Amino acid sequence: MNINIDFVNKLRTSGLRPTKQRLKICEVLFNTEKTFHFTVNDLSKIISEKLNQKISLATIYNTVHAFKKKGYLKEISMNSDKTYFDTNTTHHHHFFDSSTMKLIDLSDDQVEKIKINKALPGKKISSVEILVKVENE
Amino acid sequence: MNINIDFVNKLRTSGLRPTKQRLKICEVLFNTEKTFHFTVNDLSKIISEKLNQKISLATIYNTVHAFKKKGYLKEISMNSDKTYFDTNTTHHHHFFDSSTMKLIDLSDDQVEKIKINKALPGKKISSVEILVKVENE
DNA sequence: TACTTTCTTTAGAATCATTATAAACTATAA
DNA sequence: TTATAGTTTATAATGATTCTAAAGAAAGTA
Repeated sequence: MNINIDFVNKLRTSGLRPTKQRLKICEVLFNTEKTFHFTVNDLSKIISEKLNQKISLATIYNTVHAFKKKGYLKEISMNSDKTYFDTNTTHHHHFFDSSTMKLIDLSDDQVEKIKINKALPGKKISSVEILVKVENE
Repeated sequence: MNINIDFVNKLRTSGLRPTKQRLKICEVLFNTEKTFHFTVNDLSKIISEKLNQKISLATIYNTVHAFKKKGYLKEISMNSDKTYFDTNTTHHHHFFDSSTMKLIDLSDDQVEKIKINKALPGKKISSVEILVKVENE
C-alpha cells in the first residue's frame, strides 16, 4: 500500500495524526486522476454509499477544514447555500453553469492577465478569483 | 414626498404593489447618495433599530428577493455564511478585506479588460465577476 | 509493554440563515 | 363596494454548520 504511506507522511508532515478516517478521506479526495469539486455532503455520501463506511459528519467537517487550513483543499468563492471545495489547489478560476449548477475549472493561463488599477492603502492582495457565470445558449 | 412617488412608480412599473413595507425598504436601500453592501440581517436591524419600525423578517427576505429579481439589487458571489446584497447594480467587482470582513467596490474600469480564452460549447457567458481578497500588509 | 498526554472521533444538541405555511390583511380593478 | 389576487406576518420547518462532552486512539516516555 504505497498510497497509504504517502498519505501517512503527508498527514504527519502537516502535524495531523494519520487516523483511519483521515486516510480514507485522503483516498477519496486525492487518489484520483482528476481534481474535482465537492460539498461536505457529497463527500459524506461517497463515503457512506459508495464505500459503505461510516465516518461521522462532524469528522468530515473537521477533516475538510483541517485540509483546507493546510492548503490541501481550496474553498470556492460563490454564493450558494452550500460550501464548495476544490481538490485543485493551484491558482485557477471557475465557470459556474447556472443551467446545471455545476462548477468547471478555468485555468489561470486561459485568462489573460488581470490587472487591478486600484490599490487599498495598507492592504495587500492575497488572491484574485474570477467567477464566470454561464447559461445555455 | 417626491421620493415616495418615484418609488411607487418604480414598484408599479415592476409589477410590485407599492406597500408600506416595500416603500420603507426602498427608502433605506435606494434613498442614499452612495451604494452599499448589506445582509438581510443588516437591513432588518436598520429598520428595527434606527427607524424603530417593525417589518417581519419574512417580508424583508421576500422583498429583497423580489428586488433582486427585478434587477434593483445584486447578490454578491462570495462564500460566507451570510448572503451579501449590493445596491450597486452596475457591472463591477469587489475587494473582500479578510482583516475587516468588509466588501469594497472595484469598478469595472479599474480592471483591465478580462479575456477568457476558453469557451464552453452551447453555453454563453452571463457574467464575469472578480473577487480580490486582501489582507493587512 | 504500560502509562500519560494530547489529539481525534462521535452522536447528538445547538445555532443560525433561510424558506415554507397558512391565516389575516390590503391594493386594485370592476 | 366587492371580489380577487397579491402581501404581510408569526411561527414552524429545514438544512448546513458548529458545539459539546465523553469515549477512543495515537505518540512519547519510561
